[in-house]
Amino acid sequence: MKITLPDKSVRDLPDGSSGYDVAKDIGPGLAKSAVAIIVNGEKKDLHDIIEKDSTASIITIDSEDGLEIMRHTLAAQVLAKALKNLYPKSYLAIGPTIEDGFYYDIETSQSISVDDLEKIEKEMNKIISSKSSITKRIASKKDALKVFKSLEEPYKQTIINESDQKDNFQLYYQDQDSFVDLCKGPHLPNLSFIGSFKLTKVSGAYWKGDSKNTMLTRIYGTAWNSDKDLNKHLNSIEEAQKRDHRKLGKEMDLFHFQDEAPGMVFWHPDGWTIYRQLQNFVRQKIESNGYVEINTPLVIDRKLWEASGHWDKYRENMFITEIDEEHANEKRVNALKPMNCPGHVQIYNQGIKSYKDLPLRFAEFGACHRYEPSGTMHGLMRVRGFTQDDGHIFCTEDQIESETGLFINLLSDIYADLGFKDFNIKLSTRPEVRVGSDKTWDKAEQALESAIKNLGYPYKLDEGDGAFYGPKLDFVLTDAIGRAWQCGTFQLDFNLADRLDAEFVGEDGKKHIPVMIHRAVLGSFERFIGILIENYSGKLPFWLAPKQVVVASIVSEVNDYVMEIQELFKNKGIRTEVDLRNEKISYKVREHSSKKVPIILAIGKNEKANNTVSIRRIGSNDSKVMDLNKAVQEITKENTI
RNA sequence: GCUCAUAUAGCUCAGCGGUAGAGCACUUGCUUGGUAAGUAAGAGGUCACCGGUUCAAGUCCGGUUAUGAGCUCCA
Repeated sequence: MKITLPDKSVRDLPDGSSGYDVAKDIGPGLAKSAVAIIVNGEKKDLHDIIEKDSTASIITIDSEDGLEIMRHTLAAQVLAKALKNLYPKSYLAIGPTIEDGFYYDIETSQSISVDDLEKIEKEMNKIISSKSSITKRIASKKDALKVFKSLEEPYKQTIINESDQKDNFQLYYQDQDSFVDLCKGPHLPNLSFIGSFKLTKVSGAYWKGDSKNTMLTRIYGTAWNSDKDLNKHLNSIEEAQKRDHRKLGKEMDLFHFQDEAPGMVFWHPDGWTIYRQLQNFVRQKIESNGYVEINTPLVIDRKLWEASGHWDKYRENMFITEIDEEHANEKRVNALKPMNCPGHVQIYNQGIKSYKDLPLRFAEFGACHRYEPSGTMHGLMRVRGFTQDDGHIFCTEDQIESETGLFINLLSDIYADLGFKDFNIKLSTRPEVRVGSDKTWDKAEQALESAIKNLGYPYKLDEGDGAFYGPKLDFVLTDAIGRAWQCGTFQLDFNLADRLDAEFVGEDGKKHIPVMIHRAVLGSFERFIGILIENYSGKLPFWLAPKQVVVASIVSEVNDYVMEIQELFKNKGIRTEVDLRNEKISYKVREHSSKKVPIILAIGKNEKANNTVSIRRIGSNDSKVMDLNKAVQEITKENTI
């Protein structure tokens, strides 16, 4: 039998050889660290017999694939067994690997909490210390069903029953033990390959991810080849928690939430300063990109929402208001706008539009309210009241491609200025709940896809994820610690203009329906500010920082000089505060540093005598003495985007 | 919306049947101190809300609301 290795070398082995034999043939070191094998592109257990001439490569424990297999074995063989040992009356569901770790879902009548994790870890370590070999046997459907029937594992039986494979069910065993798991494999050849792990959390999860099904208990863990790697991972989680915008928002006194208005932000002075800076920045960008800013009502009669289709397709997300009958002559049902589009069409509809008016680009910092389910809210990232940097472009079909290009330019320009260099594009097509005919959707999807294709941007297709009125492009940016955030959106709509009677007079003198493009760059200010805070760990770029400079006195006799300095900076438009309190300079430095003020000027007798300032920047532990006027000049220069 | 957990002083948290605690912050003294916490004293709480058990409830039980972690949504 001939085995071709990745380096194209060919080895001749006796028929009936396994992956382990191949590894041993290459070298004893490899045989020692081998955990599985890839045969003709398929991952197999190390001791599976290779049936014919094949290409193969050995998976070692220290490779990516090896780590993945180790996590898988840890979940399916160790965690599952530990759970069955501790909770014999539970039923096993599934236990896959995920990024950095694994989880196992079980159904249990006893509730399992984080306090139980230590106990489970102990049981897992006991199982691992046996260093048992893992063996498998191939069973027919009937045979496999029999095994899991006798073990009283209903979920495993369901998996087997719903499987379209006939007989190739793999049952994994550990030495003489009675534990069996159904698994597609591969697994480690034995438990001595298990590295360092930690169970991290417990939560509920639906069987097969469907909220109509039973809620199972899901136990999460993370696993690595060494203690060092495990600790590195645990540290990076801690680091991410340190930049949680909810924590920083409190520490920096930017905003708060309270029970009476769940999902609605109370912006404090410093938080609102960031908001206004960001808004002015976007305003300037869109104005120079041919948009005109408008503003439309928050509360609008249901009739308009019926006409737009929102009442039908979006009602469960809408806040409805009703006038108190006793005080009103007529009863009217209104909705708080969840989107700005119908309002924009109303402004478009005032007066007759010509093809010469197109493309017409309306922009609005539109405050929207959506009734999000209670479990989905998350700080500033997912709220019920938010303001979009919204815009609607009314144009002809011929203009779609150029508008797509202009928008992507605007978006990448804004992202770059805010410190985000990378973004990905996703093309989403018709969802199940939608308005408009399939023919219209065909046209819209084709138009958007050909626009993005012709412009040459790479994109990924996401079928069925479009808005109810049209297909869209979504823009996903990557932050400083590699997380992805979907922010910008560009949605092509061939329906709404028609529904709300928007028209224009074409060159032919006849009436036509314009194409409407819904678009946003940041998405919402609330969410985007949350992203900015986390991206920068609260240390915002100078132009965005709510307090830019704090001038702190070291002794009270320099107070007049401190006030003078503040005046100079304020005159240059720098947001500057003084700290004249009777406290030590180290106390003041600590306090303003923890509030992430970019620049602290410490002022003592020397500075006053020489007309200088001592500059300390956030993130740096030294200070630099500089001539006052030069400092004003230099820092003013930094106050640009 | 679902599962589990949590809710005590402005903040972070301890207390878990028997007159409400700590650190920081706050106020007032003293201290004018050179780059991440000077010092002493004082003030501050219907223990989320509603109901139940008990001689007695932050403490045990039920419900409501909110928050957190997931799930499901959303985009």
